[in-house]
Amino acid sequence: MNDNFVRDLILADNASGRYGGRVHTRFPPEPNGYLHVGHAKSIMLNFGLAGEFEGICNLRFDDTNPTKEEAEYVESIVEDVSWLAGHADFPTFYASDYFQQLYDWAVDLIRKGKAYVCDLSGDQVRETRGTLTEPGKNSPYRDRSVEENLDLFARMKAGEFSDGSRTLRAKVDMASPNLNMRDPVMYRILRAEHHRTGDAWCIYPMYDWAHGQSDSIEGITHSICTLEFEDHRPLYDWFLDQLGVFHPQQIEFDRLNLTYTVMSKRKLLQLVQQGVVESWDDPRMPTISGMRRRGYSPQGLRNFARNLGVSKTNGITELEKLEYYIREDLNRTALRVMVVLRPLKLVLTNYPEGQVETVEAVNNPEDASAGTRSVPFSRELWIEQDDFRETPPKGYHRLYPGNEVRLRYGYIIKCHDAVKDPQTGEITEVHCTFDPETRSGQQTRKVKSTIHWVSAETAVPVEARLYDKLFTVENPNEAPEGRDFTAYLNPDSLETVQGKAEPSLANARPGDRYQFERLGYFCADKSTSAGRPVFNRTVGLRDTWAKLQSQLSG
RNA sequence: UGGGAGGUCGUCUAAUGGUAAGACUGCAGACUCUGGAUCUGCGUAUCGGGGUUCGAGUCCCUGCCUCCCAGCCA
Repeated sequence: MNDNFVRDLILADNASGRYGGRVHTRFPPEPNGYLHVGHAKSIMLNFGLAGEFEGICNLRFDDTNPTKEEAEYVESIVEDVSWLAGHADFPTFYASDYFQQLYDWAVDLIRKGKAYVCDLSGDQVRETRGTLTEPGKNSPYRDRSVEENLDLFARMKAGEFSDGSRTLRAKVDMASPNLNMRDPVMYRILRAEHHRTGDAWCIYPMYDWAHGQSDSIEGITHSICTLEFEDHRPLYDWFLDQLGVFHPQQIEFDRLNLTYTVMSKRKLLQLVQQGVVESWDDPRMPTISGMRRRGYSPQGLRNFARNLGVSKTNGITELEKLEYYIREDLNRTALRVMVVLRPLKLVLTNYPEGQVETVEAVNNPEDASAGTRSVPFSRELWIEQDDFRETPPKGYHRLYPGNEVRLRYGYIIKCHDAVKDPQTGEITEVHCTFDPETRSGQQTRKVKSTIHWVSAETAVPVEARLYDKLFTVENPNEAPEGRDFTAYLNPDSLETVQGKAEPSLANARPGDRYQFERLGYFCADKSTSAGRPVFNRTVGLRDTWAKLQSQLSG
């Protein structure tokens, strides 16, 4: 991570000897959904800082609400963190590991007269909490004796009371201008199967009661979290001080927001449940698993996160920045191949029928060690429909009657005519002649354009899924009146095409990343099977021609 | 409205009283057997008003705007 105020604070603590120079962070997700790219920022910050100061970063699951949490999510989170970090070598903990300690501490607070069992219902608690401008009212149960509280709390734990009938509350200040301090609930009665503790407990700690103490137990020095917890910090400090235990420093930073997507687990879950997307790892999702499936590389994601910057300003980062870092990494690493996505038949009328030669193609111009490969060339080829125009627009350098282009790694060809379907007028075939003196590698004349192609006879059929933005507006969270963010869903976020690929693609395995020359970066989907590859478009190449065209058309 | 936190190019972030900098985006050009990559150049910003100071994005006062909080969610 680049310079940021969090590092400055750690530096200051190290200089003052506050934690003895120790730096111990943690990444604390709730296992109630899949991780998204916003979490990637937090992961990079926490793991990055720990690494930089030769400290440790824990993965800790804040699993205090069994009604929303599942083992599936735990597994996905471990996988995503490992993938992003590039290793699985980090200590993993669960807040549920601390349930007994938390319970004991709650008893301690009761003994100190700092917590009480409250018989108010949820509605009553809300009614007596006051408002932003008016103080709350003390619960009528606030002054129960320590003995009664101890007895009641033990019986809560023992399962004597029904769900929701009682809570344990901290005795802080019902008149505090900070609503979090108005006797917050510490425990609720909840009979739900916990993904790790099963039915061992029927009372569960609230996040506010669990989080600070979990950090304390783990010896976390710098507890880095997002802005919305800023006004919970006084409460966390209060708990720690009442308990007299190790006191981490909480530091709040701005969460990542990205244009053209949503970043709350609630909304992402909604998209999954409504079937708007296929799953949590749908390549259109801003989830880490979705991005992985789409073909984003961990290095690209890391570079992005590193360059984000960390502050306390609530902003929205442009998607283009993410795409820049993904392209940057893929440009360095992805093997080039030739694939035609919208095939148009091209016939070289002067090329001998039945003849096949092979041409050498560079695997990665950015990396000589990637070597070369042989690609078959013949009389009948597939080219991109976009690469031929019967009547070329201004500035169009590709194929049109009378024009010459180079076939990548092949010959210079000249277009003579196009064959049309007499019924529809649709162009079905383009006829060209090739110049045998211009084979790739020769010193020959220059042409303005080079196009890619696939030899028809040996072409491998491929499916390509072309993804576009999931939403049509930069910030779908700002929904029109009466509608929610789904009002802005992009109906064209997925287009599937059937293309033709050079033979080497027949061996693509799920997760393999390529650059389809002149088109974009693609990643073999998990549904890829032998001889039948399916590709997800990771991100397109920058397309100055398309930009030019959209400018002309307004 | 009470409390908390923020406002620097279009976007995200630097500048820690001393020439407002970088990245992304945009625009223009060079180069190119990918209209990719690469290279070069250009543009745009300190929320407003006062004050302190030789000097203010930074300190003080004041106004404005934005975000967060009234779950037995996290």
